Amino acid sequence: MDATDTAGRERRGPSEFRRKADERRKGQRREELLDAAATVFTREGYHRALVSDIVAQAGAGQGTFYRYFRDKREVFEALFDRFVESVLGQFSEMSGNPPRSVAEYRDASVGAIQRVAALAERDRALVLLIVREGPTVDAAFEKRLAEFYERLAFLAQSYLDHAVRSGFARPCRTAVVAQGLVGMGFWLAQQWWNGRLGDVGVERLIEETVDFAFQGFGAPAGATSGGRP
Amino acid sequence: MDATDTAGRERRGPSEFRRKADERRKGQRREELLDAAATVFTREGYHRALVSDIVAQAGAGQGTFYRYFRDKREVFEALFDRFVESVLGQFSEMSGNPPRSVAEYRDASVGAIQRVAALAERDRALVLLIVREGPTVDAAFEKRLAEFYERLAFLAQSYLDHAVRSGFARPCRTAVVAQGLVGMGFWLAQQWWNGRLGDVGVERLIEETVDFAFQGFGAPAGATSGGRP
Amino acid sequence: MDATDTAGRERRGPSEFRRKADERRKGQRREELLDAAATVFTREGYHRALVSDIVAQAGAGQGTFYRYFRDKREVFEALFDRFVESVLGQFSEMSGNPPRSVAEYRDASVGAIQRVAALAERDRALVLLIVREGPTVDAAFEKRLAEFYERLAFLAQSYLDHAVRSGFARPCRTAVVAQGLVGMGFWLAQQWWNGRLGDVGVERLIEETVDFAFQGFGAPAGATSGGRP
Amino acid sequence: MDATDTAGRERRGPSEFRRKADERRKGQRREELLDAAATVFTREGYHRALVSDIVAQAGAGQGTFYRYFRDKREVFEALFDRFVESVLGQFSEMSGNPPRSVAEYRDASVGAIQRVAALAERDRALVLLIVREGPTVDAAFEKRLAEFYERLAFLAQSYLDHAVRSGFARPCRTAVVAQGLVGMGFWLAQQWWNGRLGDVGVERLIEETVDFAFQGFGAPAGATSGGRP
DNA sequence: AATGAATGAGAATTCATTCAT
DNA sequence: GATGAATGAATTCTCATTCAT
Repeated sequence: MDATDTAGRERRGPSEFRRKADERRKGQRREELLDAAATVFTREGYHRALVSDIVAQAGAGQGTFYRYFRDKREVFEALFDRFVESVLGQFSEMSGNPPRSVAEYRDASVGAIQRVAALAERDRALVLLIVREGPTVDAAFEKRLAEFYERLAFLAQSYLDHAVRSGFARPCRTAVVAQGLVGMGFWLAQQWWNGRLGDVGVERLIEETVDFAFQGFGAPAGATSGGRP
Repeated sequence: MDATDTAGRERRGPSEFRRKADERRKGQRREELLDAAATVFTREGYHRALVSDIVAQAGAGQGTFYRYFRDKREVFEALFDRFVESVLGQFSEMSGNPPRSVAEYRDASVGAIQRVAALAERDRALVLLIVREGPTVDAAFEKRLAEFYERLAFLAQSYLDHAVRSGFARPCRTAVVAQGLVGMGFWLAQQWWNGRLGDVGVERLIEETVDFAFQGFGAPAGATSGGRP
Repeated sequence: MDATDTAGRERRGPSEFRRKADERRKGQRREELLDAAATVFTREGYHRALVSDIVAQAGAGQGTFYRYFRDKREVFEALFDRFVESVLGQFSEMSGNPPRSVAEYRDASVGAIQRVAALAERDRALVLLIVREGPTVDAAFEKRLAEFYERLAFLAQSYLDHAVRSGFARPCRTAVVAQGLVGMGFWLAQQWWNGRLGDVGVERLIEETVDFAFQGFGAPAGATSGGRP
Repeated sequence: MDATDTAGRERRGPSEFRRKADERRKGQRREELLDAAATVFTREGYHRALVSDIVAQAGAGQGTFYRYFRDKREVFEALFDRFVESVLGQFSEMSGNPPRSVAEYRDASVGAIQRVAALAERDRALVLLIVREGPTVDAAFEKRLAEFYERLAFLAQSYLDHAVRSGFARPCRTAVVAQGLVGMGFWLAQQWWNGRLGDVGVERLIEETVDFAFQGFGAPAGATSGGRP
């Protein structure tokens, strides 16, 4: 009789303990490489980044990279996946009571944007990386990215549609406006992070943006000829 | 004039006529290569594009490329320069009489944006190329690109500041709003060109955008709750 | 005997029973790996075969391979050794009474070849493998292979020499003819196995070959022209 | 007016002279690389040979190799093509008057084989290379090689069939015998080249082989039973 | 000036082998 | 003993750039 615990096919292998430990370590390695990749991509840009840079950054051997990823493109995608998951996870948590007046609506919006901003701030480098380099990785990735943007735009649009239905917002092509808001958001985030918006604080930036989104820059209340009669 | 080295004795060299012709041809060659580069960059993306692709597209020899450009990066920059020149040239032509009422202001804005849109449409591929690939070329180019955006934002800001001073627009951080408008513009242009805004026509798209910029999506003047009175 | 280090005091180590079992298992593992190697070599060819293919096929770990073999080359050699041993073992069993007439001689030859053919058939894949890949493994192995062929040729030559001495065969350079026979044998076996000899049965193939070896394709006895009398 | 000789598309290019010179040099380069490849393959064997060995042997740059061949496999194939062409070319030249007696037939055979042998001798290294390494290159190449062998066997078979019809040879499965002859031929050539046939001269080797092919090693004239009376 | 063959530095990738568990 | 993660040496292949014609 043999030491094997399952009769029949004699297949000696690592102990259960060993397997678990390996798995844990394996997942860790992968994370290390992902982090290293993020660092290098951020520093060098996707296209200039070399696999050798990534492994050097991770303190791993060249071959190790290929145990976990097919190529550079795959790490980038994995980074993106990790990011998308975290973003959409956050969004699903947001819900709260639906606002009951324009004022409540505005406050809810500011709150939501503040939370998104905090989230983005945490992954600032990653966001910049994905927004800047993502569209140039390749056609397939560009498509995935577009889909992600579309999901964001769709969330915004739902929010707007609700507001219109409730009479908090004027009827408009919410699909277009939602896309515009998403674009404006990414753009301002980039400009702000790159210090090109002067010395506005985030708080102020957000307020300003929400005000603009609600009122446009149109004439102040009581101007010569304002909205529709 | 410099065609003769010392007065009297004709300097050995191409005739004035020949020199001009050469220059013309040289300029032509350069343009051919630039056009070819634009085509290839658009098709392959900046990073995947090869010098050999460009010369093949231009029907030129490999070595010829290096007579006109130091490297791929330089062609991209030349393309960008050609574009910026044309864009800013257009803008300087726009001026006209300053608007005298909110209505005039709105109409002037729509008109201006339509002209910009037409301009962008003409160079659609180039715009997409520069916006998408530009930020990844290298740090120096990213800076040049940011400067260009800043010039656009500055134009918009001046326009806004004027409106605020004239009482046509509510006081706000015009620097922020202007950047937001530029970002929204580029974003919507890209989305529209990539067919991701449904089937809105340009006209409608512009109207919708200007309305949003002027009024935001907020409830019509006087609304605290509920739809239109 | 060496199981105890110093008489009296039992040496720490596996019991006699355990040691035997281990040895058996160890031998088994080795055989498993050899079989796996044969499979993989046959499927992929020696040079394309990877150590990782072999262990995967054997259901063993990567490191396990190196407990039993120095490298891929060594497995191939072990496979060859196993094969040679089995072949030459078979030959030593063949002997029987020396033939006493040309007819007996022919029959004996057919019988011998049939037995060799059966043997080869059993290890068809291995024979094909060794004949095809063997010469390309490396110079040292090529030499070993040549020695093996030479042993076969020597056996054939002895057989021929005997026949010549007995007056059953015409005097000739038996060394050359023997080599020719061996070569023809391997060639025909390969062609037949690869289905390139039409639909001849083995029996027929062997008869045909022996006939050719005995008579050549020359005209039948007494013929100066024309078919059989 | 321009110096270009064809109106319309302005496509300056190298002069006719230049183009010719380039082409000549280009063909030369290719030959150099082919020769270098043959040398290296012969020295190292196909699988151990590196592209870097080949270019070193040719005194060319690494990249140059890839101007002319996709990879190592392609050079080997080109080498094979060059060889096959030359071999089959030689065969088509052989024809002469059909033999009218067994004796003439034998002489014609010896002559033919001598010519083949001379041809093989000239490309000895290449023949050894192709026969030894060819089958291990990959499945597709193995197929091409088999087709080549089959063409040779077919030539031999035609020759035999003719002999049988003329009554110079006994009826037999000529397809099998022809394959056997081809196999024997390649085998003996290899053994002889590798000095494993003792000190027989080529002449003698060929005579011996033809004798064997015509008469087999069957009993000498006047033997007890069987052979010629 | 134009050309395209030649070049080699540089990057990706593979896989035999080691070694901690 | 067995395992498989880790490693990096070794190779292939690409492509920007040069340069003789």
